[in-house]
This record gives sequence, C-alpha cells and structure tokens, in this order.
Amino acid sequence: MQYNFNEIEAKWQKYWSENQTFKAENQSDKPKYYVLDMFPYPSGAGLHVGHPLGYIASDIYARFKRHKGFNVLHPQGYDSFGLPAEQYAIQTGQHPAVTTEENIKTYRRQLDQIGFSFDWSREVRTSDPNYYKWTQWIFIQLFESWYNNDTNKAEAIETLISKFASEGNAHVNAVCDEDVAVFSAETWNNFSSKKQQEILLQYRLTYLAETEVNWCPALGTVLANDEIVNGVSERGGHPVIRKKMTQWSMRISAYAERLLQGLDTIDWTDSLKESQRNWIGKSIGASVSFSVNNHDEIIEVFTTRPDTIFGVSFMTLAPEHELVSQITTEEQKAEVEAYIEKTAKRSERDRMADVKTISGVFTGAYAEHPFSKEPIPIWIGDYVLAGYGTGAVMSVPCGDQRDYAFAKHFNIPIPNIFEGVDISEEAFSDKDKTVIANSDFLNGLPYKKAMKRAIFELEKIGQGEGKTNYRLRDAVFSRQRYWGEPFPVYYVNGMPQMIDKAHLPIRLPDVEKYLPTETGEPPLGRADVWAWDVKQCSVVSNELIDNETVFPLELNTMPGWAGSSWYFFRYMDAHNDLDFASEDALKYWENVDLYIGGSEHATGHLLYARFWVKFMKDRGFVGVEEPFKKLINQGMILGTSAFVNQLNYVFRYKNEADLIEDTPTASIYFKHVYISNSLVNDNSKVEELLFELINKDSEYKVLKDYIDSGKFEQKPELFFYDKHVDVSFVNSSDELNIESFKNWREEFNNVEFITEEDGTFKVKREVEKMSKSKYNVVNPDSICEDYGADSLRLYEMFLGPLEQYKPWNTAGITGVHGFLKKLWKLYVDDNGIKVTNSEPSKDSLKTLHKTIKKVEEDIENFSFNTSVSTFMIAVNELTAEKCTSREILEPLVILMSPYAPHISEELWHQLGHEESISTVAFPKFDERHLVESSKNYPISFNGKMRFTLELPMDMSKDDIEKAVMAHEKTQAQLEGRTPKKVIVVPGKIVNIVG
RNA sequence: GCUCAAGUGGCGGAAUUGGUAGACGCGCUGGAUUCAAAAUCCAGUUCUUUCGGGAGUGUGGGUUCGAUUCCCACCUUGAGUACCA
Repeated sequence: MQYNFNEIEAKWQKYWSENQTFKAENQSDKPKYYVLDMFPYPSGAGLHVGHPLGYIASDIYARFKRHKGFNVLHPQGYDSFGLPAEQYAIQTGQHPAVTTEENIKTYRRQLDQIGFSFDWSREVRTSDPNYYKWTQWIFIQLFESWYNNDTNKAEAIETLISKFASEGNAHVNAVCDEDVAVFSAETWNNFSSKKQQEILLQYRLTYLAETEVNWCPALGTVLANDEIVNGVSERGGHPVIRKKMTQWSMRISAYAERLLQGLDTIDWTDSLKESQRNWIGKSIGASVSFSVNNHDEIIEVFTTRPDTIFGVSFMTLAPEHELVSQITTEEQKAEVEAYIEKTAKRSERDRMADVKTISGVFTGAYAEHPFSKEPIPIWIGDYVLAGYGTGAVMSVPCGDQRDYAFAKHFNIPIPNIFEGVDISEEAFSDKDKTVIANSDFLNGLPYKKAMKRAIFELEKIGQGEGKTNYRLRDAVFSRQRYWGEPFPVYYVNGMPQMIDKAHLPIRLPDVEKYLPTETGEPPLGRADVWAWDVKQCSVVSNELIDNETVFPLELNTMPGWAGSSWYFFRYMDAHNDLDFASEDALKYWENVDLYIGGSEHATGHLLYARFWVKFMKDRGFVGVEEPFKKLINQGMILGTSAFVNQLNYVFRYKNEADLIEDTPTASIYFKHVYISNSLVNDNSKVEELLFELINKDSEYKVLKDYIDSGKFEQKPELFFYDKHVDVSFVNSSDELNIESFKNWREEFNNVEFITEEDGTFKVKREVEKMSKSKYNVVNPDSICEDYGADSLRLYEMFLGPLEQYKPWNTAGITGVHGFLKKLWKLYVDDNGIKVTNSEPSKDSLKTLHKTIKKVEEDIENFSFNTSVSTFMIAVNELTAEKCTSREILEPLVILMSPYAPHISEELWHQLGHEESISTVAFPKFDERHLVESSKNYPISFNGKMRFTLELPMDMSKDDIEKAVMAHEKTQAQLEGRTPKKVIVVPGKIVNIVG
C-alpha cells in the first residue's frame, strides 16, 4: 500500500468535521487549556505559506495538550472589518460584506486543507452584527464609566453623579480632562441638564473631544500614529496632514500604571514587554510652576530633575504652546511669528531628519525663579514637543545635553551646579554621581535626596509637586470609514446619547458609495436611513429628523482594534444572545493560556486588549485582569523574490554648454533588454553584446545617435533596474523560463534577453516579505496537492525556530516528505499493516523513549524544529532495526500526531483502533530505557593530561573514583611517576589533582 | 543615539547547570537499481594536510583542566523606538 497522502488527508479532514472531534465543552472534569491564534483579516489574496506558521505551532500545542488530558479550547475566527475591503468597495461598488464573505470562504477552505484542530462551532467574525452588538455594548459601558483614582478602578458613572450632587467635584479624585472647573453640590444641581452632560463627558472613559488628528485626504480618514510610516499612510503611501476634529477618545491613560504593573504578572518575551513599557513611557519627576514677570500667566513644566532647579538659566516653550502669543513682547513679535510659521511648515519628517540643527527665538519675556526670584528668559524652540508633558521645559544646560547645545548656540549662561564636575565641553547627566552645589538648601545632597528636598520645598511654596508623567496618550476611537462597527449613539442638542442595550445591534446602513461625502462627512453621511426614533426605538429615515423624537445618528465608525480587543471572550460562548458570554463560560475558561501571533501588534492590539480587559474586570463583567497569560511571537516566513536586470545607460555630457536644465546626464532606458544576472558585473561583455544589438535593430538607433553626436563622454555608464518576476517562472538554479515570462504580460512579448553562453538566463534573488505585489508568493494549496498537508506542517516547523524570520525555500520540502514516506513504510507494506505483537528490542525501546523525552521537552519549549529532526532519527533507527513491535510503533504514532495529524490518524486506525487518535493519552517517558551500560568519562589532570575512560553507567561516585584511581596507578607506573589523587566532581567530569 | 535580539559548513539550522562542534534536512560527489529518467537505496561531504596531524563557532582579550556556551571591549546584521525634558 502506497502513502497516498491526498486521499488520507481528505478522508480524515472529513471525519474530524463530521464527528466534531475538536469541539470543546464548557464544562469538563479535565483541566482547561485555552490556545488562541491572532485571528486573521481575510484579505482577497488568500493565504500564502507564511500565514499558517503560527497556526501550525498553536495547533501542535493544542493537540499536545489534548493528549495530555486537557479540555482544550482552540477556536478561530476573522477580524473581518477593515480598510482593504472598503478600498475594494470604493473601486468596484461591491458591498464589503459580499467580498468579505467570499474571502472568508477561501480562507476557510485553505485552513481546512492544512488539518487544523479548530473548534469551528465557535467561529466569530467582527463584522457579524451578532458579534458587534457586543462591541457596541462594551462601548456603552465605557461611556457609562469613570475612573476613580481613590479606589484605583473604573466605576459606574452613577456613583460620580451622586458624588457631584452631594459634595461637588472638589474632592473627587478622578482621571478626567485637565480643564475641568471646580463646582459645589449646589452649583451642580442648578446646572442645566446639557451642562451636566458636558461635564460628565469630561470624566467618562470614552468621551468626545476636539482632537488634532492625522487626516489622510486620499483615504478620507483619520490614521493612528502607528498607521503612519515616515509621514505617509502605511496603506497606499498617501500624504497625511494634521487637522482638528471632534472624535471619540478612549481614556486609556487612566490605566497607564496598571498596564505597566501588569506586565510583571504575564509570561511574554522581554522584548515585547520592553516595547510596551517604552510605549507607556513612565517618568517620575515633578511639575513646577513659573510665574511670568508682568503677566498673570503661569507656565507649568514637567521635569525629571527637580534637583537641578538652581541650574535653570532659561525656559523653552514649544512653538505651538498656547502662551507664546500672550507673553511675547512687541520687539520680539515679528521674529517669534516668523519662527512659528517656519516650524509649522516643516513636516514631522523634516523635523525628525534634522535633529542636529539648533533653532529657537527669544520671546522677550521673563519668568521668575521660584526660589532665587532671578529673572529667567523665556525662549521658544522646536526641540520642545507640544505633545509631551506640558509643552514647556525648564532648561538646565549643565545637566541636559539638548539644553546645553541650545545655550551654547545662543550664548546663554551655563551655571554649574554640580560638585567637582567639568561642564566646559558637555552637560553632565550621570544621576548616580551627582552631588549638588551652588543651590542654596540643596548644596551637598546627592541626586535622590536633592530631588525629595526640592519637591518638598516646591510644595511648601505652592509652586510645584511630585508628579509622574506618562507618554501614553488617550486613543482616538473614531474612524471616518464605512466598513467598521457603527456607534450606538445619537445626538440630542449636540450631546451624545447611548442607545439602550435592548435595541442593539445598530446595524450598518446601506450606502450608495463608500466614499466620504462631498462635504467631508464620513461615508455614513450618505445613508438615507440613519436616524434614531426614540419612541419606536428603531433606525428610521433621515427625513423624519424633527428634534423631538427622531435624532441623527453618529456618522463615524469604530477603529479596527475595537472588535479585536475582546474577541477572546466571545469564543468562550460564541452564540449567546443575552450576554457577550455567560458568567459560567467566563469563569470556566478565564483567560487565554497561550496566545500566538506576530510581534507587529506589540503596541496596538496587545495594549488595547489589555486595557479593555482591565476595564471589564473593574466593572465586574469578567474575572481576569490580563487577557493573555503566555504569548509567543512567531517570526515571519519571507519570500525569495526574483528579478530581471533591465538595462539603463547613462551618458554624461562633455560640455556644460550642452546641459539641459542643469542635468548633467542623459539616459537611455532599454525597456526591452534584460541581461542575465551573472553577466552584470562584466561591463565589457555587456557593452559588446549591446552594441551588437544596436547595429542589428533600428529600435536602438537612438543610442547610436547619442554616441555619434559627440556631445557625450565616450563611455556611457551602465545601470540596472531590477524588475520583479513571478517566482513560478524560475527554477531552483535561478534560471528563468523565458517563454513563460514572455507570455506573462503583453509588454514582455517582444523583449530581448542577453543570456549566458549556454543559453540560460539567470535572475537576481533577494529575500523580502511575501506579498502579491512582489510576485514571490508561494501558495499552500499547491504544496498540499504535491506533498500533502502533513509535509507542509512538518516543513514549516522544520524551517527554523518559531520566533525567527526565515525565507521559504520549497526545494527543502522533499526532505520531510521523504521522511513521511519512510514512516509509512515502517508500518505498512504491499500486504497492508506489518506491525506485530513481537517483543521490542532494547534498542528500539531506547529509541522510543529518547524520542518521547525530546519531543515533550521540545513542545513545552516551543522548539518544534528540533522535534522534526528527532522523529527523522527515530524512524531511521527503527527502520534499520527492522522494528515491527506494536509496543514501539503505537506510541510513536501518537507522538507524531500533533505534528502530522493525518498520517498518524490513518496509521492509528490501521493499527485497529476505533477512536480518533486525538483523544489518546500521550506516551509516558520511562527513564529506565535510556540507561546505558557504559559511558566515556572525560578525565582531566590539571589541564595537562586528558583521556577518557569507559565506565559502567550505574557506578556510584566512590566506585568511579576507585576505577579512575586504578587506571591512574597503572598509567603512573608506565610513566614512572607517583600516582595523583582522584576527585569526582558532580556532573560529567572526573578531575585528578596533584 | 537608545533598547532588544542575533552572528556556527555551500545553505536552513543542531548542540548551554561549560565536557568528543557541525545533529537533522537541503545541496553537492560517487555508487546500486533502470534501456533511460523519476523515485528509491547505499557511501561520502567544515577547512587544510607532506595523511602523522593542524586549524576551526564574527574580531580581540579574560576566567577555566576544558568555552559555540560565562565575563570585558569591539565589529557586523536585524527589529523596535526616537529631540520624552
């Protein structure tokens, strides 16, 4: 019987699906284990071989845990809201729901053929109204909550309202907007309802605010900072400008400290935790208020070095700082305005690229030093960022290199306040070695003490206090898109109102076009039926808006991370209509034990999900503080792109007089000539071939004309332009199939090739991200067809460590495929199964138990690549031993089943079992089988002598000493010296000392 | 600049409480089988050599009887982040 993988795989995939083999129950006697993949966005291009890497890893782990007796939840779903479907809809007019549905079908088919053990009965889709109903519900809960700093958790907004009604807001310690006015209980109660709502909005965990956003005119939407790369949009590369808009925001800053602390409780990689820590950006210091001379204004700054307060010799404000216009003197006005205008023109990019240039302007105003009362000149400079801290700094040139450079540049004095430190060349910022001098009450104090004292004194005079600052800022939650969750919000007198839970979901309305409206409103502005009738409690036509019972609905939609911030809870109870998940299900599954996905979500999804979970915990909706206990980042599988070298000749003009518009060169660009990669370095040969071509073909006469004109240097310079070629036209020796390439597209029909002498044409190779546009995509479908899903699974694991980035190379798959054939032959021959009940040999028992031990360790450590090698060795050894013993071969096939489930399941049934292999217990490792009879002990003697001595394995320490001593005695006799003393060191080594 | 990760044959990569470096696979070489090819099987494959051996895990030091593994400095590559006061 042959190893017919296609037949076997189809058979068992059908079996698993029909028998619901991997359906997880919400209660069980077994311990629970939750293995989750980051769910995919179903793109139109389908899966390539890079996508399943993480899924294969998590599937191996999930299957392993089932063998180990766990009740495993291993679900999958789709993050199906997103920009690509919308872009496609804009171009084609197709409803995103339709294309999304099609893409999901492709994904499902491709996932199924790889044989994952997903429980598809729990599938979720973020764009499904039954799912986003609960996304909307969570949004409402955020709206109905505020963050109480006293209890350090989120509370229902009603508790805040009753506090306001009974005592005002003076003693309320909440995370809120900075500009909240103080009011008494009486004033509160006399406020109009609208005024009350306005104030409450300043406290809610999601709130409307006028925010400066990154507006991308081409996409008609707002982008998050992490969606902008180098000043242009990540998708499409369109320019991005700053614009003010009223947007929903999430008060994630309330959770900054808990998000930071929580990192210590979870098992994530250090690098990932580090990037979250950096993103949160905690710094401890003080805020200090400086009064401005001759003005009422106060400038507040944040500093991490209050101990250097006596070193302040100037202040710097960001050019965008709101006080700049008020404090600037008449004389300086023109200069300051010119500077502000100049910096506003510079793009973020320019400002970043040009860190070294120092620029700034004096405002003419002076602030007063809180202690010395000396006047301090106030400058503006673009090295101070409006977005961080208060947008103003107290500049201490002796202690901060940027302040130092600024002071040097503008000849501002640099007072030294450090004991025994030379600051003539650069600033001194080593906190540990700091001793303060020339600083009144801080003299002689080291950094930490000086800092405490400074804060104490500042508080005493009411001009400052200790403060912790976070870089993490509130997250904008509105998107001007169509294909996202609609907000369950309507507006009465401009104030947002939440729609009651009973009427959710608020479904996406139909629109004619998916573009923003002509007036710049989001696409939902095009909807005709998009108003809320508070009497009927339903969405009605816009025409009925009457300011009494029918009101306009929110036009924005939620961002991509809304649906992905809580989906792991929905899998626990995916079909619940009454709740996002039942209490029992939440209590049983708790949180994700193992989460596998890419590291690109380090500061996006992974931070937002943690934020939402903490909020849901505070409000009692869930019982866990962190969503993902353990997290593994799988690396990416890269593609090996192929390029043809397109010729490009550049001619340099001889005489300046001939230059056209100062361009020193003229170039000819040979669209139709490609040159084999191994020839590109041989210029003389290229020229020879090319000139041959010129004489032959009139199309290249222009080159001849150039040369004959005499205006140019004799020798043109040669450049090559790389052009992507579909990798399917290239064989493993980098040779291009010229015919296929010519037929690929019309423009290539008549191209010329400069080939090797043997007529072959070599392409250039480069490793890049796998992508449709780079024509380097390898499709898993064809791999499954040619080698089978088990081969694909094993090979993806075998490629290298899970976390690493590695290029795909289809050639290598023959190795693991050959191994599977060997495995098959070990069990089955032409007459069917050949496994017998014969007694296993010692050697085969040893092979088996060695394999059990290694594979179990590997899975626990996620070193799946070395397991595959271990299997190969085991099968080679058992084949060599002609092992047919059931006692060996049955456990072996269980070991294999997480990695290669189809072949294992088939062999398991051939061995006469009825039940699925996935329910069988993992083989137990027995150390006794590994015990060797003897072992080579390395013996060393003061580094001068070294030999090995073969001794029985089960010898005691004393016996080893005796044996080595005996050996040493004979050795010493032979060499005519006195024997040395022998000491056995715990471990593998024996030392002999003099 | 800072933070993190990593440098081992032609290639992907094994090997750490410090103990025979290069497992396993690809590729390559030779052989068997075949009319031939594919497939399969067997042997070899770090470099070097006067066939005794010698060198060898990015570079230079150090600790150790012994270092791919630990320490110091440097170089290179990748990732993240960026004027964070």
